[in-house]
Amino acid sequence: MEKKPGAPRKSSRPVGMKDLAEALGVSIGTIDRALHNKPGINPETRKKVLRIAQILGYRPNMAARYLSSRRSLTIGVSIPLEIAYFYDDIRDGIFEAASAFEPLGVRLLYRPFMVLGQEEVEAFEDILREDIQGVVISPGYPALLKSRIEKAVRRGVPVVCVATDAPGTRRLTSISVDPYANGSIAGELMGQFLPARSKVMIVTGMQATVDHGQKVQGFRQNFPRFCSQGEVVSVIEAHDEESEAYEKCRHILRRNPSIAGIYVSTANSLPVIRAMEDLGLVGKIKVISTDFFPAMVPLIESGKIAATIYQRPREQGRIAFQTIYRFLIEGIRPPAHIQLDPAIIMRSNLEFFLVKSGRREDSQSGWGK
Amino acid sequence: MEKKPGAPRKSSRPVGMKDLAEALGVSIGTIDRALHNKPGINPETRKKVLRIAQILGYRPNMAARYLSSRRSLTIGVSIPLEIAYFYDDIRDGIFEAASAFEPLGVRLLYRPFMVLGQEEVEAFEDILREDIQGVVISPGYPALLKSRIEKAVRRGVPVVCVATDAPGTRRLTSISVDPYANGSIAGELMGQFLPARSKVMIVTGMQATVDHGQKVQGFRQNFPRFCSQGEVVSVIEAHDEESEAYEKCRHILRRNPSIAGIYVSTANSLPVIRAMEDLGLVGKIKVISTDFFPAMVPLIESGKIAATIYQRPREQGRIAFQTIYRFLIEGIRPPAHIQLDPAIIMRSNLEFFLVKSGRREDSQSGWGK
DNA sequence: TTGAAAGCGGTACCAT
DNA sequence: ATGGTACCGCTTTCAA
Repeated sequence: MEKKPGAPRKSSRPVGMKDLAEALGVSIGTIDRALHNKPGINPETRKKVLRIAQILGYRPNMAARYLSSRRSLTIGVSIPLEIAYFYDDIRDGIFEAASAFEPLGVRLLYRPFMVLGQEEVEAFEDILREDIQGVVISPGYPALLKSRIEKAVRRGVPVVCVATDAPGTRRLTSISVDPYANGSIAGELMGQFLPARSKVMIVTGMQATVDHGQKVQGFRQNFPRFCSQGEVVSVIEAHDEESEAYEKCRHILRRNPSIAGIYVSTANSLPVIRAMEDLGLVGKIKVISTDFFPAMVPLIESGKIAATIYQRPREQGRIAFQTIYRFLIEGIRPPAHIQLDPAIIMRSNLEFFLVKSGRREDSQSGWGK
Repeated sequence: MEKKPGAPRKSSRPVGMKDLAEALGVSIGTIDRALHNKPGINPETRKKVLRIAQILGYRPNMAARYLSSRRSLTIGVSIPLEIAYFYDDIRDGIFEAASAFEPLGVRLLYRPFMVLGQEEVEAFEDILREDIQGVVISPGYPALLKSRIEKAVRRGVPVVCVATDAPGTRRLTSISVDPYANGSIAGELMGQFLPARSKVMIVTGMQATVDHGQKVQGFRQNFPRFCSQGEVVSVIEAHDEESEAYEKCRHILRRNPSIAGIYVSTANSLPVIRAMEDLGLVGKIKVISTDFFPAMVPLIESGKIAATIYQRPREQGRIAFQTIYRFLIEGIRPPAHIQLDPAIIMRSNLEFFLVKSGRREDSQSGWGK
């Protein structure tokens, strides 16, 4: 299939810098200066260039850029190393999404941190010192990071928050699962599972924590809508401690044998089940929990946990990368928040989440530093 | 490691074809012919080139390859135009996933077809005639396409099936939602929603259809597990006809007032609800349906439909593109089937699926033809 | 402030 | 069977 020489191509070839240059009758060098905020250009000219680029729908050719500049686009990743499975999956999602762009010079700079202590701040500053074009973080203590995030943004380095947010900063966006929706779904399921007039209890971390509070709220709002005259008779704060959850649960369940359902709004479901087992209540109480990790598999299979609300960390990681990449390359500014829908894991769809959580040891090979 | 006086190798630069050429004292053209199995080269020379490439650890620079090879990577897309929402979403998923690679020269060639008649075959042959590197299809009548798919594969054009499959062909993979899982989840939910000894009915299309049969199977297997002594008292085949569904439902529901739940295993849920309304049974029967389209929104909001099992067409499209792309670029061969988990849509997560289904008119701009 | 031109690592094609 | 070279779209440097 040959094209006649000289015949203008009908199908619209992607517009390049050259096209912009021709359209404005200037040189390609000028286009470059305008597009990349380089000094030494008349502001007027720059405006014109940006406008025509917008109009013609210019999109940079990454291959050419990489080839020419030999400078790779590096994105820093600073997420916790603790809470093993959750952040592992986020990392996997980020690395997997990035891997498609590896041949084009996209690099990740992975700087995980231990959640305790100052390490988080250090990791972030460490990353900022490198030659990076963007950062993905999951701030454990947003307050400590606030000024640093602002500094990064001021320097033109976009920051994307994943799983958690850094309110009051100009981070590009945050990717997370709406905690209220999380609680709402749990509430709706519980309401549907239990007969009218059922009594339930909630096990959470600390209601003062925004995330936890929202989940509890969502549950409380929705449970009664689906379980007429249903009632939340107790809310336990376990502060993510196993022993505390166990003791408090045991105590409440003993005093309140009419409880028919428990909503565990954190990943702290194991001690709750243990308390139920010790009191011989398994099978009598529906448990809906949060998050997902291997130890939960037998509990779901056996029905001890009826359902769990999953935050899909892998997906969050994928979207985090995609968002920052698209912003850097195509200038597409995402909405201020990206909320994704939590998944509901039950016995009959458990298998899907098992394979997805498979560890891949080699996921970092050739990456980072 | 010095080779020639006056031509010191810069340290640690990745070896390119030029390096190979210099090392062997041949031209870069020869290197090209050797590396890419092109004709017109002495087998001896080829061997030498391949050996030195191995030794020096030559790795092609993808960016340069994209840039240089005029022909961009084009992927054909041939999916139905009917069943509006479902395939629209698949298309959107494909286009959105592809858009990130547009700057890298990835093109889509979109050739939708009307489901009736020969158009499907024509669309496929049409695509094969073009210069494409891969195809994504959603075969309505796999049998008709079988020989063509084989032909494509023989010619080195990978074929990915999305939503449906083409059994007995060497298509690269198929992306779909396991219908059995689909039914199982519905069964589990229904079992949890209803008290013991409940009676339910199933409305399906044709049990002979593999997809429909599997869903019914999944439901029947799982419902009793979660609803002790629960029973499926009736299975209606409505052949995707509204009127047939309405009449049959009405008839059964009248004769069988004890029915507490209905599982609609196809998108044909509207007439079922209508029958219930006409008989004053709304609120007395739990309905779990399949798929999702705008008309269902008020039904879910009002609780007339308790939950619907959603096949996430957008996600299917995304994965279809990603799979074929990764195969073409990175040579990663996917598993023979990619099953994704169906989503459960209920009232409290309804909002997430509303925004995701938003039509974006411009999704094709600058793409395909 | 702007223009012109030399690469970056391949591919494709013409000449030898 | 081989060598030579004009691009691809962009960055960078040097000249005007």
